[in-house]
Amino acid sequence: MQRAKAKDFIRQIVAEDVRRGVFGGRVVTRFPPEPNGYLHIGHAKAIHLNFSIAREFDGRCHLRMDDTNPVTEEPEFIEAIKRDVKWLGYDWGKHFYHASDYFEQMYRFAEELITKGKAYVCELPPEVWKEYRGVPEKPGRESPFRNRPPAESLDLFRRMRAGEFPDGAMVLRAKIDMSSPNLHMRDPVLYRILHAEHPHTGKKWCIYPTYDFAHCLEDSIEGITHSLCTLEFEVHRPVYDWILDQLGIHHPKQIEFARLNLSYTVMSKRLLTRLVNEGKVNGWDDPRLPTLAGLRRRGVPPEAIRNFCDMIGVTRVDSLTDVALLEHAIRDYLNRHAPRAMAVINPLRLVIENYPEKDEETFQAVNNPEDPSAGTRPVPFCRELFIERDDFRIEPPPKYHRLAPGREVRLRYACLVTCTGFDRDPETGEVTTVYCRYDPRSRGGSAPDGRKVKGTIHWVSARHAVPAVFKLYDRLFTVADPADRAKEEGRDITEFLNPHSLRVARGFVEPSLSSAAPLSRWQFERLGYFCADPDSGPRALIFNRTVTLRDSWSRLEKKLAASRDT
RNA sequence: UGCCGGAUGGUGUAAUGGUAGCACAGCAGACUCUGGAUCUGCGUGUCUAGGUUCGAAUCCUAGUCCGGCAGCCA
Repeated sequence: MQRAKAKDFIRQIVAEDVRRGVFGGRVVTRFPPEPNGYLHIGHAKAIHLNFSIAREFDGRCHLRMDDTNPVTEEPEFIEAIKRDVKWLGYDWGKHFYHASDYFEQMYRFAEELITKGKAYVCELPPEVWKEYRGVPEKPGRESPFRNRPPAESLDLFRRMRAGEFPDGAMVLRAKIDMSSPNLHMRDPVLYRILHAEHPHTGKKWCIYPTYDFAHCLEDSIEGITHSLCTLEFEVHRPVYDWILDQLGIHHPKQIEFARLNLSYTVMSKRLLTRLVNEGKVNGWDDPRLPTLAGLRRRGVPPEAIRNFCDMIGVTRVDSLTDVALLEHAIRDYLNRHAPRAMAVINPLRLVIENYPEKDEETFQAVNNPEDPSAGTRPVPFCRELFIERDDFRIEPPPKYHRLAPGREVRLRYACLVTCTGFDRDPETGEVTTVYCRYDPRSRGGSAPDGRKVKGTIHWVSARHAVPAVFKLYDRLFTVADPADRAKEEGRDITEFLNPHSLRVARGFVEPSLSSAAPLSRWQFERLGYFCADPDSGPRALIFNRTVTLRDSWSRLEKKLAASRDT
C-alpha cells in the first residue's frame, strides 16, 4: 500500500525488468539460508523482501537450504527454519530445495570448466596460497599449478571426488585474474576436500563446492531471476557473473541490499550461537533473542514483524535501526488485537472495610476497547483484593493520581474507593496492607454525583486470584551497538550484557486467565502486553512480557525527580 | 593507503532537475473508567567546497567521513 507511492530501489529494478521483458517478464526469487543456526529478524527482512516481491510481480519464491558446508550444518536447523518462515506467514509451495540436490550437476559444471581451461587443481597448502594471493594493494602471484594441462586437472579432480586425498591436500580453483584488485577474483576456490558426513547427502561426497561456485549455480539451476543478498556479497558478484558467463547458462541478476542492524542486540549468527552455547541465554528461543523463535516466545506477532519490515524499507545504506521502531510495530498490532485482562505483578493487599466479608459479586469488563465485537467478561470481586504495589504511596509525589491516605481512586470496572489507612511491617517498614472504604453508589465504576476521579487502578480479587509467574524482559545489552563497541574497545561482547535483561516476578491474574493457551497474547491493563509461555499450563501459569505499555507517568516521574535534584 | 559501496533531522526512510515529505522517538496540549489508545500542535535535516542550470538532495569536479573485501565460512 505504502509501496504504491515509494518503491525501494530493488522493486524499481524488478519492475523495469518486467516492463522490458528481461527474463521473459518472469520474476523468481529465493531465500537461501544456511542451516547452521536459527533465523533472526534480520532474516525476516530478507524473507519478507523476497516473498513479497515474488507475490507483487506474480512470480514465485523458493526456500532453499544452502547446505554446502556439512561441517556446521544440522537437521535441527532445517526444521527450525521451515517452521519460522511458515510462522512469519510465507508459503514456498512446492519450491523447497537443497543446494546439495544439485551437487551432481555442479560437479559436471566443474569438469566443464576444467575442460575449457577455466579451472585447475591447485596443490598449494592454504598458508602458501595466502602468500600467492597477496594483499589488495598489490597483485598476487600465479600458482605453479595454474597452467597444468586440463587433462591432468581433470584426473586429479576425479580422484579428489573418489576420496584418494585427505582434507586440504588440494582444491579446485577458477582461473580468473591474479592481478585483480578484487581478491575474490584471484583464482577463488571452487571445491575443497571435506571428508564429512552431510546431513542431507550422507556419505556420498567428500568434496564440497564453495559459496562462490555453488551459489550462482543454485540460482541458475532454479531459474532465479533476481538474486537478492546482503552488501557483503557485493565483492563476490564478479565471481558470480564470471562463472555463469563461462558456462553460458541462465544468468540471474544479483542485487545487494543492507542487512538489518537493531539497537541493543546482535544479529550475527556467530554471536547468537555463542550466547546460546555459553548459556548466556536459555536456548535459541530465549525471548530476549532477536531470533524468530525468541520473538515468537516473547509474544511478538508475525504481522508486527512484517509491518516493521515495511517501515524500515530497503536501501544500500549501512544503518542501525532503533529497536523502538520494532516496539512501535508490536504495540500497534497488539493494541488492536490483544484481549485485555487484569493481572497484578507486584501484589499489595487491599481491604475494603465496608464490604461484607462473605459477599462477592462480578463486574463486566471490556475485552478490547479497540474492538467492540470482542465483548465483555465477568470479573469477580470481594472484600480483599490485590493491587499493584506501585499504585499506593504513603507520601504521594506531585501529580500522583493513584492511591494514598485519604485519596480516592477507581478500581477499574468496579467502584470508587478511598484510602483510610495502612499497615506496615514493623521490621522493614514495608506496607503490608492498605485499607479503604468503597462508595456503594459507585458500583460499575462511575459516581452518581458525577465527581471526577483522576486515578484508575487495576486489581485482582484475592479470593479468586490465580497465582502466576511473570517474566519481565528488558534489552539484552546495555549499549545500542554491542558488537561494534566490543570490537572498537577490544572487549568481549558479554561485558555488555544487561544483567537485568530478565526479572522474574510472582503475582496473580484474574481467573479468566487460568486456562490461557500457550502463546496466547494479552494486554494486562496498565502493565503491558504479555504472552503465555509454551511451558505455561493450568498448574503453573507463566507469562512473558512482550513489551510494556507506553508509560507517560514513569517519564513524568523521572522528569520531576530530575528537576528536584537540580 | 588498492578496489567496491555509501552519506537527507536523534533514528529509519521519501523526493529520480521544480515547495525537502513520512514514520518512529522527543516536547506541549486535548480527551479518557488503562497516566494505554486516539486527536491537535511544535522543533530539528540534504557531509564540505566549487561548478553546470532560471532552478540542484538529485548532474559534474575535488575533498571529508563511514562501511565492506586478504576462510579451503556463507
